[in-house]
Amino acid sequence: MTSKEKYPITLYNTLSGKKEVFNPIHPDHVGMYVCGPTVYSDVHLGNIRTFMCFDVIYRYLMYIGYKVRYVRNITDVGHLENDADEGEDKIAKKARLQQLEPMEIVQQYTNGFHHVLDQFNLMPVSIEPSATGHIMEQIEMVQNLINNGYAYEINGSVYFDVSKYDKAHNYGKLSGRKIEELMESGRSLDSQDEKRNKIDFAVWKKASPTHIMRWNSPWGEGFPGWHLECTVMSTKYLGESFDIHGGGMDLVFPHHECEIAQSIGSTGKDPVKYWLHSNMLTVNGQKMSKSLGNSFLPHQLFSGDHELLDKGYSPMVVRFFMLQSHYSSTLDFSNEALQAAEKGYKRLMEGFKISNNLKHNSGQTDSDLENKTKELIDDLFKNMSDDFNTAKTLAVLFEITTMMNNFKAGNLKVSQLSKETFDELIVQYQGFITDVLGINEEKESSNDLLNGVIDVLINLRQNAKEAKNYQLSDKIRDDLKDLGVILKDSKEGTEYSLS
RNA sequence: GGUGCUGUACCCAAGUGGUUUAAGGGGAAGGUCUGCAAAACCUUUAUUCGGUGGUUCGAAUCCACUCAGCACCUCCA
Repeated sequence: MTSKEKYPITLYNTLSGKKEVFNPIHPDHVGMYVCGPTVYSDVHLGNIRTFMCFDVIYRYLMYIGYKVRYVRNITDVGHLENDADEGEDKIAKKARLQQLEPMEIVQQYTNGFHHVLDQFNLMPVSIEPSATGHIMEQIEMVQNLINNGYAYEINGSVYFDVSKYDKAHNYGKLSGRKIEELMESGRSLDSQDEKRNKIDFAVWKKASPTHIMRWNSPWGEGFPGWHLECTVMSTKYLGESFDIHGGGMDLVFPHHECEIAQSIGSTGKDPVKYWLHSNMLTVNGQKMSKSLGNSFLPHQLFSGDHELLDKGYSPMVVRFFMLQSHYSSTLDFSNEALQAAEKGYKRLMEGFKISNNLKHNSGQTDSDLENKTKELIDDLFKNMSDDFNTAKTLAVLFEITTMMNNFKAGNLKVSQLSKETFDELIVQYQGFITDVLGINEEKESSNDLLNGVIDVLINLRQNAKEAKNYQLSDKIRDDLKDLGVILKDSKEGTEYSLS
Protein backbone atom coordinates (compact mmCIF):
# COMPACT_ATOMS: atom_id res chain seq x y z
CA MET A 1 0.00 0.00 0.00
CA THR A 2 1.55 3.24 -1.09
CA SER A 3 1.32 6.51 0.77
CA LYS A 4 -1.17 7.95 -1.66
CA GLU A 5 -3.53 5.06 -1.04
CA LYS A 6 -3.05 5.11 2.69
CA TYR A 7 -3.57 8.85 2.95
CA PRO A 8 -6.11 9.88 0.31
CA ILE A 9 -6.07 13.57 -0.41
CA THR A 10 -9.06 15.78 0.10
CA LEU A 11 -9.02 19.24 -1.37
CA TYR A 12 -11.29 22.25 -1.60
CA ASN A 13 -12.63 22.62 -5.13
CA THR A 14 -13.70 26.14 -6.03
CA LEU A 15 -15.99 24.69 -8.67
CA SER A 16 -18.12 22.73 -6.21
CA GLY A 17 -17.44 24.91 -3.20
CA LYS A 18 -16.71 21.78 -1.22
CA LYS A 19 -13.90 19.63 -0.03
CA GLU A 20 -13.66 16.59 -2.27
CA VAL A 21 -11.67 13.40 -2.36
CA PHE A 22 -8.94 13.68 -4.94
CA ASN A 23 -9.20 11.09 -7.69
CA PRO A 24 -7.03 11.87 -10.67
CA ILE A 25 -8.34 11.11 -14.15
CA HIS A 26 -5.51 8.67 -14.76
CA PRO A 27 -4.51 6.74 -11.64
CA ASP A 28 -0.98 7.52 -10.49
CA HIS A 29 -0.66 10.49 -12.85
CA VAL A 30 -1.61 14.07 -12.11
CA GLY A 31 -1.84 16.94 -14.57
CA MET A 32 -1.58 20.33 -12.95
CA TYR A 33 -1.69 23.76 -14.52
CA VAL A 34 -1.00 27.02 -12.72
CA CYS A 35 -1.33 30.50 -14.20
CA GLY A 36 2.10 32.02 -14.28
CA PRO A 37 3.19 35.64 -14.25
CA THR A 38 2.87 38.33 -16.87
CA VAL A 39 6.50 39.21 -17.29
CA TYR A 40 6.41 42.98 -17.56
CA SER A 41 7.80 43.78 -14.09
CA ASP A 42 9.30 42.15 -11.00
CA VAL A 43 7.21 39.62 -9.16
CA HIS A 44 6.31 40.70 -5.66
CA LEU A 45 5.79 38.66 -2.54
CA GLY A 46 2.08 38.23 -3.12
CA ASN A 47 2.79 36.60 -6.47
CA ILE A 48 5.38 34.40 -4.85
CA ARG A 49 2.95 33.15 -2.26
CA THR A 50 0.75 31.67 -4.96
CA PHE A 51 3.61 29.90 -6.69
CA MET A 52 4.93 28.66 -3.36
CA CYS A 53 1.56 27.17 -2.43
CA PHE A 54 1.46 25.18 -5.63
CA ASP A 55 5.10 24.27 -5.26
CA VAL A 56 4.25 22.54 -1.99
CA ILE A 57 1.23 20.83 -3.53
CA TYR A 58 3.45 19.64 -6.39
CA ARG A 59 6.05 18.39 -3.96
CA TYR A 60 3.56 16.55 -1.79
CA LEU A 61 1.84 14.85 -4.72
CA MET A 62 5.19 13.48 -5.80
CA TYR A 63 6.20 12.64 -2.25
CA ILE A 64 3.28 10.28 -1.80
CA GLY A 65 3.86 8.60 -5.12
CA TYR A 66 2.11 10.45 -7.93
CA LYS A 67 3.78 11.21 -11.22
CA VAL A 68 3.00 14.85 -11.84
CA ARG A 69 3.18 16.94 -14.95
CA TYR A 70 3.21 20.51 -13.76
CA VAL A 71 2.66 23.20 -16.39
CA ARG A 72 3.04 26.87 -15.55
CA ASN A 73 2.93 29.43 -18.30
CA ILE A 74 4.76 32.65 -18.94
CA THR A 75 2.43 35.35 -20.22
CA ASP A 76 4.41 37.43 -22.64
CA VAL A 77 1.68 38.92 -24.76
CA GLY A 78 -1.96 39.84 -24.69
CA HIS A 79 -2.41 41.03 -21.13
CA LEU A 80 -3.82 44.51 -21.53
CA GLU A 81 -3.68 47.21 -18.92
CA ASN A 82 -7.23 46.67 -17.90
CA ASP A 83 -9.25 43.57 -18.31
CA ALA A 84 -11.97 45.16 -20.38
CA ASP A 85 -9.97 44.43 -23.51
CA GLU A 86 -8.85 48.00 -23.78
CA GLY A 87 -5.63 49.82 -23.21
CA GLU A 88 -2.09 49.03 -24.11
CA ASP A 89 -0.41 45.64 -23.86
CA LYS A 90 1.50 45.64 -20.57
CA ILE A 91 4.67 44.29 -22.10
CA ALA A 92 4.54 46.51 -25.17
CA LYS A 93 4.10 49.51 -22.90
CA LYS A 94 7.10 48.63 -20.80
CA ALA A 95 9.13 48.07 -23.95
CA ARG A 96 8.13 51.46 -25.28
CA LEU A 97 8.98 53.19 -22.02
CA GLN A 98 12.36 51.51 -21.71
CA GLN A 99 13.07 51.63 -25.44
CA LEU A 100 13.65 47.92 -25.60
CA GLU A 101 12.34 45.10 -27.72
CA PRO A 102 9.30 43.49 -26.12
CA MET A 103 11.15 40.20 -26.06
CA GLU A 104 13.98 41.85 -24.14
CA ILE A 105 11.48 42.84 -21.48
CA VAL A 106 10.09 39.34 -21.48
CA GLN A 107 13.52 37.78 -21.14
CA GLN A 108 14.64 40.18 -18.44
CA TYR A 109 11.67 39.58 -16.19
CA THR A 110 11.51 35.87 -16.94
CA ASN A 111 15.09 35.56 -15.80
CA GLY A 112 14.29 37.59 -12.72
CA PHE A 113 11.28 35.42 -12.01
CA HIS A 114 13.32 32.24 -12.18
CA HIS A 115 16.02 33.70 -10.01
CA VAL A 116 13.55 34.65 -7.31
CA LEU A 117 11.82 31.27 -7.39
CA ASP A 118 15.19 29.68 -6.98
CA GLN A 119 15.96 31.82 -3.95
CA PHE A 120 12.74 30.66 -2.35
CA ASN A 121 13.60 27.08 -3.24
CA LEU A 122 10.71 26.43 -5.61
CA MET A 123 11.16 23.40 -7.80
CA PRO A 124 11.35 23.85 -11.56
CA VAL A 125 8.11 22.97 -13.30
CA SER A 126 7.75 20.24 -15.92
CA ILE A 127 6.82 22.55 -18.79
CA GLU A 128 6.90 26.33 -18.86
CA PRO A 129 5.32 27.38 -22.14
CA SER A 130 5.03 30.95 -23.29
CA ALA A 131 2.09 32.55 -25.04
CA THR A 132 4.14 33.85 -27.96
CA GLY A 133 5.43 30.36 -28.57
CA HIS A 134 1.89 29.13 -29.14
CA ILE A 135 0.41 31.67 -31.53
CA MET A 136 -0.47 29.03 -34.13
CA GLU A 137 -2.34 26.94 -31.61
CA GLN A 138 -4.17 30.00 -30.37
CA ILE A 139 -5.23 30.96 -33.88
CA GLU A 140 -6.51 27.43 -34.33
CA MET A 141 -8.59 27.65 -31.22
CA VAL A 142 -10.04 30.99 -32.25
CA GLN A 143 -11.03 29.44 -35.56
CA ASN A 144 -12.51 26.55 -33.70
CA LEU A 145 -14.61 28.85 -31.55
CA ILE A 146 -15.84 30.68 -34.64
CA ASN A 147 -16.70 27.37 -36.32
CA ASN A 148 -18.61 26.28 -33.26
CA GLY A 149 -20.53 29.51 -33.23
CA TYR A 150 -19.17 30.80 -29.94
CA ALA A 151 -17.03 33.59 -31.35
CA TYR A 152 -17.55 36.27 -33.96
CA GLU A 153 -15.16 38.39 -35.98
CA ILE A 154 -15.57 42.10 -36.37
CA ASN A 155 -13.09 44.58 -37.82
CA GLY A 156 -10.22 42.15 -37.48
CA SER A 157 -10.92 41.29 -33.84
CA VAL A 158 -12.63 38.16 -32.59
CA TYR A 159 -14.80 38.10 -29.49
CA PHE A 160 -16.24 35.29 -27.45
CA ASP A 161 -20.02 35.36 -27.49
CA VAL A 162 -20.78 34.89 -23.81
CA SER A 163 -24.55 35.11 -23.96
CA LYS A 164 -24.77 32.56 -26.73
CA TYR A 165 -22.46 30.27 -24.82
CA ASP A 166 -24.51 30.74 -21.68
CA LYS A 167 -27.63 29.44 -23.41
CA ALA A 168 -26.04 26.03 -23.92
CA HIS A 169 -23.72 26.01 -20.93
CA ASN A 170 -23.50 27.79 -17.66
CA TYR A 171 -21.26 30.82 -17.79
CA GLY A 172 -20.30 31.87 -14.27
CA LYS A 173 -20.40 28.46 -12.61
CA LEU A 174 -16.92 28.82 -11.16
CA SER A 175 -17.28 32.28 -9.67
CA GLY A 176 -20.98 32.04 -8.84
CA ARG A 177 -21.92 34.86 -11.13
CA LYS A 178 -25.10 35.11 -13.12
CA ILE A 179 -25.03 36.39 -16.64
CA GLU A 180 -28.14 38.57 -16.15
CA GLU A 181 -26.48 40.38 -13.28
CA LEU A 182 -23.29 40.83 -15.24
CA MET A 183 -25.29 42.25 -18.15
CA GLU A 184 -27.32 44.59 -16.00
CA SER A 185 -24.64 46.00 -13.84
CA GLY A 186 -22.14 46.75 -16.54
CA ARG A 187 -21.27 50.08 -18.04
CA SER A 188 -23.32 51.05 -21.11
CA LEU A 189 -21.86 50.18 -24.46
CA ASP A 190 -19.88 53.01 -25.81
CA SER A 191 -20.03 53.70 -29.52
CA GLN A 192 -16.46 52.55 -30.10
CA ASP A 193 -17.16 49.15 -28.68
CA GLU A 194 -17.31 46.36 -31.18
CA LYS A 195 -18.64 43.75 -28.83
CA ARG A 196 -22.20 42.54 -29.10
CA ASN A 197 -22.40 42.47 -25.34
CA LYS A 198 -20.04 44.05 -22.94
CA ILE A 199 -19.41 40.79 -21.12
CA ASP A 200 -17.99 39.34 -24.32
CA PHE A 201 -14.23 39.09 -24.20
CA ALA A 202 -11.54 39.21 -26.86
CA VAL A 203 -9.95 36.00 -28.04
CA TRP A 204 -8.10 37.79 -30.83
CA LYS A 205 -7.41 41.49 -31.01
CA LYS A 206 -6.59 43.50 -34.11
CA ALA A 207 -3.27 45.28 -33.78
CA SER A 208 -3.35 49.02 -34.17
CA PRO A 209 -0.76 50.48 -36.58
CA THR A 210 1.60 51.34 -33.72
CA HIS A 211 1.27 48.03 -31.92
CA ILE A 212 4.61 46.24 -31.93
CA MET A 213 3.64 42.69 -31.01
CA ARG A 214 1.63 41.38 -33.94
CA TRP A 215 1.09 38.19 -35.85
CA ASN A 216 -0.64 37.26 -39.08
CA SER A 217 -3.96 35.55 -38.76
CA PRO A 218 -6.99 34.81 -40.92
CA TRP A 219 -8.45 38.06 -39.51
CA GLY A 220 -5.47 40.25 -40.27
CA GLU A 221 -2.54 41.22 -38.09
CA GLY A 222 -3.23 41.01 -34.43
CA PHE A 223 -2.47 39.30 -31.13
CA PRO A 224 -4.22 36.77 -28.89
CA GLY A 225 -6.52 37.62 -26.00
CA TRP A 226 -5.25 37.16 -22.48
CA HIS A 227 -7.49 34.29 -21.44
CA LEU A 228 -6.79 32.23 -24.51
CA GLU A 229 -3.21 31.20 -23.89
CA CYS A 230 -3.95 29.26 -20.71
CA THR A 231 -6.71 27.31 -22.39
CA VAL A 232 -4.56 26.54 -25.39
CA MET A 233 -1.44 25.55 -23.51
CA SER A 234 -3.17 23.54 -20.82
CA THR A 235 -5.05 21.64 -23.51
CA LYS A 236 -1.92 21.06 -25.52
CA TYR A 237 0.20 19.72 -22.68
CA LEU A 238 -2.34 18.22 -20.31
CA GLY A 239 -5.22 17.26 -22.57
CA GLU A 240 -8.77 18.46 -23.00
CA SER A 241 -9.54 17.49 -19.42
CA PHE A 242 -6.99 17.44 -16.65
CA ASP A 243 -6.86 17.24 -12.88
CA ILE A 244 -5.80 20.43 -11.15
CA HIS A 245 -5.85 24.02 -12.23
CA GLY A 246 -4.50 26.55 -9.79
CA GLY A 247 -3.91 30.22 -9.44
CA GLY A 248 -4.48 33.18 -7.19
CA MET A 249 -7.96 33.88 -5.90
CA ASP A 250 -8.09 37.09 -7.91
CA LEU A 251 -8.04 35.11 -11.14
CA VAL A 252 -11.30 33.28 -10.50
CA PHE A 253 -13.20 35.95 -12.34
CA PRO A 254 -12.91 36.68 -15.15
CA HIS A 255 -9.80 34.76 -16.14
CA HIS A 256 -10.63 31.23 -15.05
CA GLU A 257 -14.29 31.62 -15.88
CA CYS A 258 -13.29 32.54 -19.42
CA GLU A 259 -10.93 29.59 -19.62
CA ILE A 260 -13.75 27.22 -18.86
CA ALA A 261 -15.94 28.88 -21.49
CA GLN A 262 -13.21 28.70 -24.11
CA SER A 263 -12.51 25.05 -23.42
CA ILE A 264 -16.10 23.96 -23.47
CA GLY A 265 -16.74 26.21 -26.46
CA SER A 266 -13.98 24.62 -28.48
CA THR A 267 -13.71 21.03 -27.28
CA GLY A 268 -17.08 20.54 -25.67
CA LYS A 269 -15.38 19.23 -22.54
CA ASP A 270 -15.11 20.61 -19.06
CA PRO A 271 -11.37 21.23 -18.82
CA VAL A 272 -10.62 20.92 -15.13
CA LYS A 273 -11.64 18.49 -12.42
CA TYR A 274 -10.33 20.42 -9.41
CA TRP A 275 -9.95 24.19 -9.29
CA LEU A 276 -7.64 25.33 -6.50
CA HIS A 277 -7.17 28.95 -5.52
CA SER A 278 -4.67 30.39 -3.13
CA ASN A 279 -5.56 33.41 -1.13
CA MET A 280 -4.00 36.82 -1.05
CA LEU A 281 -1.08 38.14 0.90
CA THR A 282 -2.16 41.29 2.68
CA VAL A 283 -0.35 44.22 4.22
CA ASN A 284 -2.19 45.87 7.06
CA GLY A 285 -5.25 43.95 5.99
CA GLN A 286 -5.16 45.03 2.36
CA LYS A 287 -4.31 42.94 -0.64
CA MET A 288 -0.70 43.34 -1.67
CA SER A 289 -0.74 44.70 -5.17
CA LYS A 290 1.33 46.82 -7.41
CA SER A 291 -1.45 49.29 -8.03
CA LEU A 292 -1.91 49.96 -4.31
CA GLY A 293 1.81 50.58 -3.94
CA ASN A 294 2.05 48.30 -0.92
CA SER A 295 3.94 45.47 -2.50
CA PHE A 296 7.28 44.14 -1.38
CA LEU A 297 9.90 43.11 -3.83
CA PRO A 298 12.04 40.15 -2.81
CA HIS A 299 15.25 42.13 -2.65
CA GLN A 300 13.65 44.71 -0.37
CA LEU A 301 12.68 41.93 1.94
CA PHE A 302 16.12 40.36 2.01
CA SER A 303 17.84 43.67 2.68
CA GLY A 304 15.15 45.15 4.92
CA ASP A 305 15.09 48.17 2.67
CA HIS A 306 11.42 49.00 3.04
CA GLU A 307 9.61 51.39 5.33
CA LEU A 308 7.52 48.63 6.88
CA LEU A 309 10.52 46.45 7.74
CA ASP A 310 12.88 46.79 10.69
CA LYS A 311 15.37 44.39 9.23
CA GLY A 312 15.93 41.96 6.40
CA TYR A 313 14.64 38.41 6.32
CA SER A 314 16.04 35.49 4.42
CA PRO A 315 14.03 33.61 1.78
CA MET A 316 13.75 30.53 3.98
CA VAL A 317 12.30 32.52 6.85
CA VAL A 318 9.70 33.90 4.48
CA ARG A 319 8.97 30.46 3.13
CA PHE A 320 8.49 29.17 6.67
CA PHE A 321 6.32 32.18 7.49
CA MET A 322 4.04 31.58 4.53
CA LEU A 323 3.67 27.87 5.25
CA GLN A 324 2.48 28.61 8.77
CA SER A 325 -0.89 29.57 7.33
CA HIS A 326 -3.23 27.64 5.09
CA TYR A 327 -3.06 28.52 1.40
CA SER A 328 -6.76 29.35 1.28
CA SER A 329 -6.56 31.94 4.06
CA THR A 330 -5.39 35.47 3.66
CA LEU A 331 -2.05 36.00 5.31
CA ASP A 332 -1.06 39.32 6.75
CA PHE A 333 2.48 40.42 6.30
CA SER A 334 4.02 42.18 9.26
CA ASN A 335 7.34 42.77 10.86
CA GLU A 336 6.31 41.09 14.11
CA ALA A 337 5.04 38.00 12.35
CA LEU A 338 8.27 37.70 10.40
CA GLN A 339 10.39 38.05 13.51
CA ALA A 340 8.44 35.28 15.17
CA ALA A 341 8.82 33.17 12.04
CA GLU A 342 12.57 33.71 12.03
CA LYS A 343 12.89 32.29 15.53
CA GLY A 344 10.59 29.42 14.74
CA TYR A 345 12.55 28.62 11.61
CA LYS A 346 15.80 28.52 13.56
CA ARG A 347 14.31 26.22 16.14
CA LEU A 348 13.13 23.86 13.43
CA MET A 349 16.54 23.88 11.76
CA GLU A 350 18.26 23.09 15.07
CA GLY A 351 16.00 20.08 15.39
CA PHE A 352 16.86 19.08 11.86
CA LYS A 353 20.57 19.23 12.62
CA ILE A 354 20.12 17.06 15.68
CA SER A 355 18.21 14.50 13.62
CA ASN A 356 21.20 14.28 11.28
CA ASN A 357 23.50 13.26 14.09
CA LEU A 358 21.32 10.79 15.95
CA LYS A 359 22.24 7.14 15.77
CA HIS A 360 19.97 4.38 16.94
CA ASN A 361 21.03 1.87 19.55
CA SER A 362 18.90 -0.88 20.90
CA GLY A 363 17.64 -1.17 24.41
CA GLN A 364 14.43 -1.31 26.34
CA THR A 365 11.70 0.12 24.09
CA ASP A 366 9.00 2.27 25.58
CA SER A 367 5.63 1.38 24.13
CA ASP A 368 4.10 4.76 24.96
CA LEU A 369 6.84 6.63 23.17
CA GLU A 370 6.74 4.12 20.35
CA ASN A 371 3.02 4.64 19.81
CA LYS A 372 3.24 8.37 20.18
CA THR A 373 5.98 8.46 17.57
CA LYS A 374 3.98 6.38 15.11
CA GLU A 375 1.07 8.69 15.64
CA LEU A 376 3.17 11.75 14.88
CA ILE A 377 4.46 10.23 11.65
CA ASP A 378 0.91 9.36 10.70
CA ASP A 379 -0.19 12.91 11.42
CA LEU A 380 2.37 14.36 9.04
CA PHE A 381 0.70 12.56 6.14
CA LYS A 382 -2.84 13.07 7.37
CA ASN A 383 -2.40 16.80 7.70
CA MET A 384 -0.85 17.26 4.29
CA SER A 385 -3.49 15.04 2.72
CA ASP A 386 -6.14 17.21 4.36
CA ASP A 387 -6.19 19.95 1.73
CA PHE A 388 -2.44 20.45 2.00
CA ASN A 389 -2.57 21.83 5.51
CA THR A 390 0.99 23.05 5.92
CA ALA A 391 0.19 24.87 9.17
CA LYS A 392 -0.87 21.65 10.87
CA THR A 393 2.03 19.80 9.37
CA LEU A 394 4.45 22.32 10.82
CA ALA A 395 2.79 21.94 14.22
CA VAL A 396 3.56 18.20 14.10
CA LEU A 397 7.10 18.87 12.95
CA PHE A 398 7.55 21.07 16.01
CA GLU A 399 6.34 18.30 18.27
CA ILE A 400 8.97 16.08 16.71
CA THR A 401 11.51 18.86 17.11
CA THR A 402 10.86 18.82 20.84
CA MET A 403 11.54 15.08 20.77
CA MET A 404 14.80 15.71 18.97
CA ASN A 405 15.85 18.23 21.60
CA ASN A 406 14.99 15.75 24.30
CA PHE A 407 17.09 13.08 22.63
CA LYS A 408 19.97 15.47 22.52
CA ALA A 409 19.55 16.56 26.12
CA GLY A 410 19.27 12.96 27.24
CA ASN A 411 15.72 13.33 28.59
CA LEU A 412 14.71 10.69 26.07
CA LYS A 413 16.81 7.86 24.71
CA VAL A 414 16.76 6.70 21.12
CA SER A 415 16.86 3.16 22.46
CA GLN A 416 13.33 3.67 23.73
CA LEU A 417 12.23 3.40 20.11
CA SER A 418 12.46 0.34 17.93
CA LYS A 419 14.93 0.60 15.08
CA GLU A 420 12.13 0.65 12.48
CA THR A 421 10.21 3.42 14.17
CA PHE A 422 13.31 5.45 14.81
CA ASP A 423 14.42 5.19 11.18
CA GLU A 424 10.97 6.07 9.92
CA LEU A 425 10.81 9.05 12.25
CA ILE A 426 14.07 10.47 10.95
CA VAL A 427 13.21 9.79 7.30
CA GLN A 428 9.79 11.42 7.50
CA TYR A 429 10.83 14.30 9.75
CA GLN A 430 13.57 15.25 7.33
CA GLY A 431 11.50 14.36 4.28
CA PHE A 432 8.61 16.60 5.24
CA ILE A 433 10.88 19.50 6.08
CA THR A 434 13.06 19.43 2.97
CA ASP A 435 11.16 17.50 0.30
CA VAL A 436 7.56 18.40 1.05
CA LEU A 437 7.75 21.87 2.55
CA GLY A 438 10.94 22.75 0.73
CA ILE A 439 12.56 24.25 3.80
CA ASN A 440 16.32 24.11 3.71
CA GLU A 441 19.10 25.03 5.98
CA GLU A 442 20.27 28.44 5.00
CA LYS A 443 23.79 28.22 3.74
CA GLU A 444 25.67 29.92 6.51
CA SER A 445 28.52 32.00 5.26
CA SER A 446 30.83 29.82 7.25
CA ASN A 447 34.05 28.47 5.87
CA ASP A 448 36.97 26.45 7.12
CA LEU A 449 38.92 29.50 8.12
CA LEU A 450 36.06 30.90 10.19
CA ASN A 451 35.41 27.52 11.78
CA GLY A 452 39.06 27.19 12.64
CA VAL A 453 39.31 30.67 14.15
CA ILE A 454 36.22 30.20 16.26
CA ASP A 455 37.44 26.80 17.44
CA VAL A 456 40.62 28.46 18.64
CA LEU A 457 38.58 30.99 20.58
CA ILE A 458 36.33 28.29 21.99
CA ASN A 459 39.39 26.40 23.21
CA LEU A 460 40.91 29.50 24.78
CA ARG A 461 37.66 30.19 26.52
CA GLN A 462 37.47 26.60 27.73
CA ASN A 463 40.96 26.95 29.21
CA ALA A 464 39.95 30.17 30.92
CA LYS A 465 36.88 28.51 32.33
CA GLU A 466 38.88 25.64 33.70
CA ALA A 467 41.15 28.16 35.35
CA LYS A 468 38.03 29.85 36.69
CA ASN A 469 39.03 33.00 34.85
CA TYR A 470 35.41 33.84 34.14
CA GLN A 471 36.20 37.42 33.36
CA LEU A 472 38.17 36.32 30.30
CA SER A 473 35.82 33.52 29.28
CA ASP A 474 32.83 35.84 29.43
CA LYS A 475 34.67 38.49 27.46
CA ILE A 476 35.34 36.02 24.66
CA ARG A 477 31.71 35.00 24.65
CA ASP A 478 30.39 38.57 24.78
CA ASP A 479 32.73 39.91 22.13
CA LEU A 480 31.83 37.07 19.78
CA LYS A 481 28.18 37.73 20.44
CA ASP A 482 28.64 41.34 19.38
CA LEU A 483 30.03 40.00 16.11
CA GLY A 484 27.00 37.77 15.67
CA VAL A 485 28.56 34.51 16.84
CA ILE A 486 26.57 32.83 19.57
CA LEU A 487 28.24 30.22 21.73
CA LYS A 488 26.16 27.45 23.22
CA ASP A 489 27.63 25.26 25.92
CA SER A 490 26.46 21.72 26.30
CA LYS A 491 27.68 18.55 27.90
CA GLU A 492 29.42 17.51 24.70
CA GLY A 493 31.23 20.79 24.38
CA THR A 494 30.62 24.19 22.92
CA GLU A 495 28.90 24.84 19.61
CA TYR A 496 28.36 28.07 17.82
CA SER A 497 25.77 29.52 15.51
CA LEU A 498 25.58 32.74 13.56
CA SER A 499 22.77 35.07 14.45
C1' G B 1 -25.30 47.40 -5.22
C1' G B 2 -24.11 41.85 -6.45
C1' U B 3 -21.10 37.57 -4.99
C1' G B 4 -17.77 35.27 -1.81
C1' C B 5 -14.45 35.04 2.34
C1' U B 6 -12.83 36.27 7.24
C1' G B 7 -13.38 37.66 12.62
C1' U B 8 -10.04 32.23 17.66
C1' A B 9 -5.11 34.20 23.60
C1' C B 10 -0.50 39.87 24.14
C1' C B 11 1.01 38.92 18.45
C1' C B 12 0.91 35.33 14.17
C1' A B 13 -2.05 31.13 13.22
C1' A B 14 -4.60 25.79 13.00
C1' G B 15 -9.19 23.80 14.19
C1' U B 16 -15.80 23.52 10.68
C1' G B 17 -20.93 18.93 15.43
C1' G B 18 -18.60 15.02 20.73
C1' U B 19 -11.17 11.86 21.67
C1' U B 20 -10.54 20.04 21.51
C1' U B 21 -13.17 22.78 28.86
C1' A B 22 -9.30 24.90 21.44
C1' A B 23 -2.81 22.67 17.82
C1' G B 24 1.78 24.98 16.68
C1' G B 25 5.20 29.35 16.45
C1' G B 26 6.49 34.02 18.91
C1' G B 27 6.09 36.80 23.51
C1' A B 28 5.57 36.85 28.93
C1' A B 29 6.06 34.49 34.01
C1' G B 30 8.10 30.59 37.19
C1' G B 31 11.34 26.32 37.59
C1' U B 32 15.54 22.72 35.95
C1' C B 33 20.45 22.83 33.86
C1' U B 34 24.83 26.47 34.12
C1' G B 35 30.44 29.58 37.60
C1' C B 36 26.99 33.19 35.26
C1' A B 37 24.61 33.34 30.61
C1' A B 38 22.77 31.41 25.95
C1' A B 39 20.49 27.15 24.06
C1' A B 40 17.56 23.16 25.67
C1' C B 41 13.89 20.91 28.92
C1' C B 42 9.46 21.25 32.32
C1' U B 43 5.21 24.20 34.09
C1' U B 44 1.85 28.36 33.59
C1' U B 45 -0.42 31.95 30.13
C1' A B 46 -8.36 31.57 25.71
C1' U B 47 -13.70 27.27 30.67
C1' U B 48 -13.40 30.46 25.60
C1' C B 49 -13.88 31.19 19.90
C1' G B 50 -16.95 39.50 17.09
C1' G B 51 -22.28 40.12 19.21
C1' U B 52 -27.43 38.32 19.96
C1' G B 53 -30.83 34.55 19.45
C1' G B 54 -31.99 29.46 17.65
C1' U B 55 -31.33 23.98 16.27
C1' U B 56 -29.12 19.80 19.09
C1' C B 57 -28.30 15.20 24.40
C1' G B 58 -23.91 18.15 22.76
C1' A B 59 -21.62 24.00 18.72
C1' A B 60 -15.83 27.87 17.88
C1' U B 61 -17.94 24.35 14.35
C1' C B 62 -25.03 24.16 11.77
C1' C B 63 -29.16 28.15 11.11
C1' A B 64 -31.07 33.36 11.55
C1' C B 65 -30.12 38.22 12.56
C1' U B 66 -26.34 41.76 13.68
C1' C B 67 -21.48 44.38 13.95
C1' A B 68 -16.53 44.81 11.83
C1' G B 69 -12.87 43.85 8.03
C1' C B 70 -11.25 42.00 3.25
C1' A B 71 -11.52 40.24 -1.90
C1' C B 72 -13.74 39.93 -6.86
C1' C B 73 -17.29 42.25 -9.97
C1' U B 74 -20.11 46.66 -10.70
C1' C B 75 -20.85 51.80 -10.03
C1' C B 76 -18.70 56.50 -9.24
C1' A B 77 -14.54 59.47 -9.91
